[in-house]
Amino acid sequence: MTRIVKDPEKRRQEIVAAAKALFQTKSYEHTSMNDVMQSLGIAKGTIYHYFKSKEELLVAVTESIVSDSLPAIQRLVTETPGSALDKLHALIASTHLTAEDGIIQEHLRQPANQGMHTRLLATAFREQAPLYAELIRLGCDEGLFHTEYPLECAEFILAAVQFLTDIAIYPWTAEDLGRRVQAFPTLVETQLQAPPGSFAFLPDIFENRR
Amino acid sequence: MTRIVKDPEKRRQEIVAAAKALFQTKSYEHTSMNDVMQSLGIAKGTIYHYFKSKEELLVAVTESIVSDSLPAIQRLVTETPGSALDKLHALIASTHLTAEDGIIQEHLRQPANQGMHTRLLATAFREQAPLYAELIRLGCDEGLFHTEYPLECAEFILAAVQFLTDIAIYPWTAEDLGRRVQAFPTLVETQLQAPPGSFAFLPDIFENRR
DNA sequence: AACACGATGACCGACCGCCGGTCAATCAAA
DNA sequence: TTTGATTGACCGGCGGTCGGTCATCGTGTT
Repeated sequence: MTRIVKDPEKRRQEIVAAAKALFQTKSYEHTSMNDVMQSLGIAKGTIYHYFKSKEELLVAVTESIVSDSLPAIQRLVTETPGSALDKLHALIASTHLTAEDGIIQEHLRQPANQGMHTRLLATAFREQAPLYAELIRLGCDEGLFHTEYPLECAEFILAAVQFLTDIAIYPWTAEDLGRRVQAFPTLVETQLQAPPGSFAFLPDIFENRR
Repeated sequence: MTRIVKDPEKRRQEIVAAAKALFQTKSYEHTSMNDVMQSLGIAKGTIYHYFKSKEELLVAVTESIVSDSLPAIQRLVTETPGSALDKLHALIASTHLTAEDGIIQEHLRQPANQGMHTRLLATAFREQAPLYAELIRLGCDEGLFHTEYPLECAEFILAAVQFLTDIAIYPWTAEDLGRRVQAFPTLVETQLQAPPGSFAFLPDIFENRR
């Protein structure tokens, strides 16, 4: 077959892009390296020239998804007017959408996809926690919140909420979810020592995510 | 080969036990159905007669691990004397050991067996959260803690702590871990509205888990 | 009471398609 | 001529299937 040589950087990005599309539509586990290679019209060896395993390709894909969505999130924070709480509200409302590249695939909700999903969450989490921490710090300056550990507090809340509402991690029942979402405002307000009602908007956001 | 027929219930338990041993020593991903079948001296079809997929076998194994360890935990709670806080202390100190069947395998820490690890965590979490909730409720009665949502509060804290300290979920750095563990006492005390210092014992426990 | 006889379903293991991964050969570009 | 990007036939092993075997046992017959 006629051989097409490309700039390695471009080729690498092509592979990541193709794999990303497939992983998001078919899930990581159900996408074979053959699928990736065929969707690009290249040989299997070429992929393995750039990534030494399927798992390494997964890491590259998740990092790509997360880092692509970060600038948009940062812009959102700086451009949303109002108090730290207003910015937090906007950030929370937008997070899930951006974290998964604009589309929440049904496949991502299936337990089959754990490998990619957990990794994606943890990676997104790692990059986004500092943003939340900054807003919490701002809220403390405004006298709205009170905490000695803004970053750890952000991590604490984000981790809990993610773990307890993500049915790709565990098939929680509708009762579990409803019960938790109802408690979240109070729990978060307690953790941040924020005025009662500050986070009353949380249930609405989770309602819209169904 | 000579055919050995056993009570289906016994056979099923044998398979789960064998799979459990292998999953814990070699990890789920690195254990093949051939391994399981050979360790029992039975045919592959027999396993598939009882479990329709490898994943279904995993579910059975995790449920077995968790439900086996539950009675011991419950006994611990009722037998530990003192306040709700004392009981909580004992419970937290013992949790990890029991949850993974007495042995924390190095393999369980490797990202390779996410599938089993996350499922194990979530299953254990589901069964154990009510226990913690009961202690929190008790603490509220004693006037030590204050919360409207004992169960959700327990879930919140457990989920956060688990997610943020488990390096099988994500390869957190030593800095991340140290930073978080240091913040945990204050965060948990805030969440439960407990007196400062109540949970000062937390860092010690995490130190011993290395 | 002893036996013969289906029916049941636990059990077997050869077999399948496919998967992730390898590598010697090839060829475009510098 | 050298370099390294690219190829694709090939491999061992995986999860899973399936036609078939045989131990067990309830039931009807003697």
